[in-house]
Amino acid sequence: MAQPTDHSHQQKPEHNADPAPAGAASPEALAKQFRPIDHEGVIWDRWINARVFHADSSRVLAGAGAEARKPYTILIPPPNVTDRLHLGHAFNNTIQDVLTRAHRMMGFEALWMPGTDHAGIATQAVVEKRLRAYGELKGALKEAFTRDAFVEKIQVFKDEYEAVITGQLKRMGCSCDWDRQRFTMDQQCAEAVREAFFRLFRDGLIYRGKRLVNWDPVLQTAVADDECFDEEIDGNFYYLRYPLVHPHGASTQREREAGTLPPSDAVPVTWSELRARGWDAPEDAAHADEHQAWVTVATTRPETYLGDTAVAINPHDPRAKALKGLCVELPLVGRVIPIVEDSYVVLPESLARTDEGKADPKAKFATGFLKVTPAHDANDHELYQRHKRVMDEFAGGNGRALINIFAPDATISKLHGWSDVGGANIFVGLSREEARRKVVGEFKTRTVGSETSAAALFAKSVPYRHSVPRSDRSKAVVEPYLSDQWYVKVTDERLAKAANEALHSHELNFHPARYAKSYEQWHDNIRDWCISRQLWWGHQIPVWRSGPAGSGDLLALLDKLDRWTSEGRVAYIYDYNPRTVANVLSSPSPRPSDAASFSDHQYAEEQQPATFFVCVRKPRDGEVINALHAVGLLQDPDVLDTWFSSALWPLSTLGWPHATPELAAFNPSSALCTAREIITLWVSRMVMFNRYFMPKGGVEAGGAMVEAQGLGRGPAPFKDVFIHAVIQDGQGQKMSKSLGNGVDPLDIILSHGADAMRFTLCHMATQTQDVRMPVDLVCPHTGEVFAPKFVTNKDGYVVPASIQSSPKDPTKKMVTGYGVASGEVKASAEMPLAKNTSSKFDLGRNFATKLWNAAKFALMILENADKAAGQQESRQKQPVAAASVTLVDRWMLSRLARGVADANSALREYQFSVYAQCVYDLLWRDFCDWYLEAIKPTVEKDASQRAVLRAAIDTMLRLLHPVMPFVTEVLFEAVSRHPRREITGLSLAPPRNSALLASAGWPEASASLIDERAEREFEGMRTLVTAIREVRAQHTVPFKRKIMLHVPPGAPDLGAGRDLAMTLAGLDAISTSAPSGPSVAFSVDALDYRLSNLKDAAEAVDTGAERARLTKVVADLTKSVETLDKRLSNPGYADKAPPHMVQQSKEQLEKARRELAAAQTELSTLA
RNA sequence: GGGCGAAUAGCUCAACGGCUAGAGCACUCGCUUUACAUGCGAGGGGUUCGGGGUUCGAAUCCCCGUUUGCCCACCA
Repeated sequence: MAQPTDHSHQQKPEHNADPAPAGAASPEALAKQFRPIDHEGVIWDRWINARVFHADSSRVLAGAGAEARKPYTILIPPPNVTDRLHLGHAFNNTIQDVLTRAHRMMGFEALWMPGTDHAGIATQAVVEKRLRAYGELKGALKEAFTRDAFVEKIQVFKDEYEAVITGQLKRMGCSCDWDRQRFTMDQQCAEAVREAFFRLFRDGLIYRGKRLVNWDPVLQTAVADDECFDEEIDGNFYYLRYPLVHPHGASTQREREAGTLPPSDAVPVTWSELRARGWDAPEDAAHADEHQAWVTVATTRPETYLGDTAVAINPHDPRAKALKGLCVELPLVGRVIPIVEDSYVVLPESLARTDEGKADPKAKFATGFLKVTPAHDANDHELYQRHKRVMDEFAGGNGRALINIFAPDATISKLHGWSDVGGANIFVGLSREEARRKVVGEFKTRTVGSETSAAALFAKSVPYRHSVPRSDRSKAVVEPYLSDQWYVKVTDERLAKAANEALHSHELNFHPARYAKSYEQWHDNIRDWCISRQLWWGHQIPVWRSGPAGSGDLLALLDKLDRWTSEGRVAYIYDYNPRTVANVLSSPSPRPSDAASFSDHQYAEEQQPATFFVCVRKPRDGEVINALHAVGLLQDPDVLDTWFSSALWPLSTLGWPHATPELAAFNPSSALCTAREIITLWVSRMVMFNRYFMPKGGVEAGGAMVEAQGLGRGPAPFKDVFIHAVIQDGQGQKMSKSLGNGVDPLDIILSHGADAMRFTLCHMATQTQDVRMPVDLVCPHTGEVFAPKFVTNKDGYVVPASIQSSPKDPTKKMVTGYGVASGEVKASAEMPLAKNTSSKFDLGRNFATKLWNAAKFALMILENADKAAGQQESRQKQPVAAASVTLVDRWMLSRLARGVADANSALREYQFSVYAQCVYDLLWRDFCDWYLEAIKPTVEKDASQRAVLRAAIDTMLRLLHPVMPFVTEVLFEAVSRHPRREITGLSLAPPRNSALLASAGWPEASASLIDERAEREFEGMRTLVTAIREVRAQHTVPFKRKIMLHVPPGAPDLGAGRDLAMTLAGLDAISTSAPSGPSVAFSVDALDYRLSNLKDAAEAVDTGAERARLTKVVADLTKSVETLDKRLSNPGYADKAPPHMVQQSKEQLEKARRELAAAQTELSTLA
């Protein structure tokens, strides 16, 4: 039931940021301070207006033309429309945007496909809860609303949240191709879902089967596992005795079927008989020979005995042999059920064969006999699958051993599949709890065997604490409930095996690689995928099936169905017996081609209404649908599991089943970025479907229907799967609504800016599984950020206390997100809600500010020079060669070249924190701390240096753009106004679109720019400068005071580093003569340098400070001499370590010894 | 129960068998220094969870244990 949604998003300014103050982003001057909010909206609109995020399939399909590009595609993991995006989404989407923007700049035709997911059960639950909260819904949903009316309510909600989510992504700067935004239930996706279902159904890969679901008896619907929570309760283990009888034999089967078999018909097994069969249980030794024997089962749910259809015993149980061929008779019901052997049954502690077996907690209370209630317990149901033949035979036919004893409201009922009620009528109509008490009561008063026997059916009960699953929504205890469901046969090798093959052939790669293991193991142990849900919000299953009142000329219908089948309009299956249909469908399904003969054969024999399942390919095939309705066939009311449409995401978003240009150009995609929890739910299924529905080698654009061979040999939907870390709070707990520890990305964007948030998140994206982000509070009274006071709540979580005090004024109070979420407090005017934030984002904010200021300074330099030079400089077109520039420029170019290489390899390997760290160090440590400081005295006069400066800032803006798109775009515009001179070896391609950095070329730096000699010389200068600064700090020499450096004879020539050292260390002279006045010595590379003029003549040099400094130097050097000496004196080291290591260590030791001696000499001269 | 991680400075994290174990925040000292105090310079702070092993050499590899997180399965 697809709800057509209009997604023709207009390319119009749509950023919702406050309008920028006049002049804030004016082209003339950059504001003194970087205020993100002044620019984000403006820049966003510029991108959108230029359609710079739009990916054009024609450029991919163009082949080798000038405009031809390789595709780079990322499909967004569509966020659920249940709620606003949280920080985890911000993290996930930042990573995708970094990849998309980087590849767009690298010249790929980059498509980031956006969209949202309808999230079936989650959304329906949220809306239902909302309606209840607003009083619009009371009692059962299905009574209060029609399907259409409720879906309409959800639709309104979905529109609201889809808009919120889309807005959040845009505020973050996500460069999705917003023209192509999809929703998993829009018309295009619905068509893909319909076609995919049809093909799987036609190919025998969808079938109908029985399965236990979590049934919520209050809301009367199935609920998903993740919609349940466990609650520990104090319950009891009840030990019940089941009398042993002989089987009735075949003659009783008909009577049983008719429900007329009297309990007295069973033939008891006596203790003497049992002993004769080899029963040797000490505890039963005292029972009188003539009395009826029994076995004892242990259960927490005695009332379910009404649905028992077997008792199981472990084949290794020594008692099993004596019981072969015997049965038990259920008290009151009179049902005779088989004893089956299954190793699932835990042996009691006394019989356990191994220590492991004895240690099994179940062994403590096990009796060795397990009552099997296949319709009301998942394990029992599995056990039933293994013993289906014998259990069904005893129960009277195929599927009969599945006895459902509950009505949908979980009262005991004989109307939902239970017919052999016998003497158990007294329980009918009772609730589960009432029935439990009454069953126990009856078992206490009744006895095994004859009236004279003393053995009560009830043996004992012992207290037992265990957990029961409850429904999140109604809090009712969930009942395992048997129902008919649709399955995808993913166990078929065309699906699961094909998914693993994609991994083995390296067509699909996980990053980090360890996640491939979870993926592989999942497929190795996969079970068929239940795709039906008893909901209203979702794609309704396109199968029409016989209702209870099926009628009409079925043979005529069959003729029509066969014709429509051959026309590809329907696929159908049917069976004459509703009870067995599940088996017919799950065993090799009759293909459409066999259907006719099958019908001739089966239909003629039994005059019962046939059960049809007709899958209709096109939703508007009126002829077919009307014909089906005419004979009483109705569309299945269930909807598909949300993941069915998600699994088609790489196909549906690109236009499958039509061979669109988009599908041809962008499938398979390049990378999928997601968290590990949905490797199985989503990644696996996308791979299976893409391989199944896409032809080998992809499609040719042309608009025809895509036909695959149906063998699962198509391409995987993506080449790389990047599994990123999960963000937790400061306590290592998951961020969740109920803990109130979530952080809204929009709050961070407001307080720190989108760039700062993105940078910080990227910086956190390490290769580990989890990253912690301590959550702070913003005081609503003062705006201060502070760490809250924590408490441990009843569930053991460490949470902020519900009420917090303002840090500076403790009389002012506020409530926390946790307080509100837990219902402990409500926000009020006196106690407003404190927003969550994290001081971790300061990192990104500071970095953005640094970039802003550095660029502003560089621009000021360039502007001044432009003004002074007039037109002349702009005409200088000849490239600048690295060889012709100064040391610091060569060093900077070398650093840039390395920075580009490092960023490239980090991005290639999905190491986002390495990338962030790399650009951070390049800008802050290299460019700001050293380059800018070094060129201050010279840049005004040196045109080549200005060319390097401009190229450096340009390069860094490009490298930073993927992670900080807004601020770099603003600065790029300003930088672009200055004429650029080519630097040989550094390629900075101009923007392809509207002068926007987002479309500019990724920097390409030739390896020739890497200048090891310049790096070495610069490093030598830097070491000297750092040593001088240390002395200055120790002696508290004012920054502005110029001091004199005395270099010893034999010191290396500073060369080009001489002027740099003077600038950076605050020297006014470098002398080769010894100081005449007071001076301080320090050593670099074991050479004694001295500094003079540290103080005015009147002040004495502080020998205390000097002594302290030297003492530490001596200590450090002593330690390193010891370490190196120890290493070298180890005979194995010289023999086995690589020679260059040994040589290096020797040199280090030599140097350390010389320096130590020098420092010691200095220290002694002080005394 | 099965699988996958983590444990390194007060906090959040790097270091992928070999530099004296490094960053950011916090802390200490100094600095309004004409890009930036959201800053600049300098500094203190480490038994790399514990115990074994492999190796010339271990934070790194292996084994055992402790603590902790996640995913899957299960809970008569």
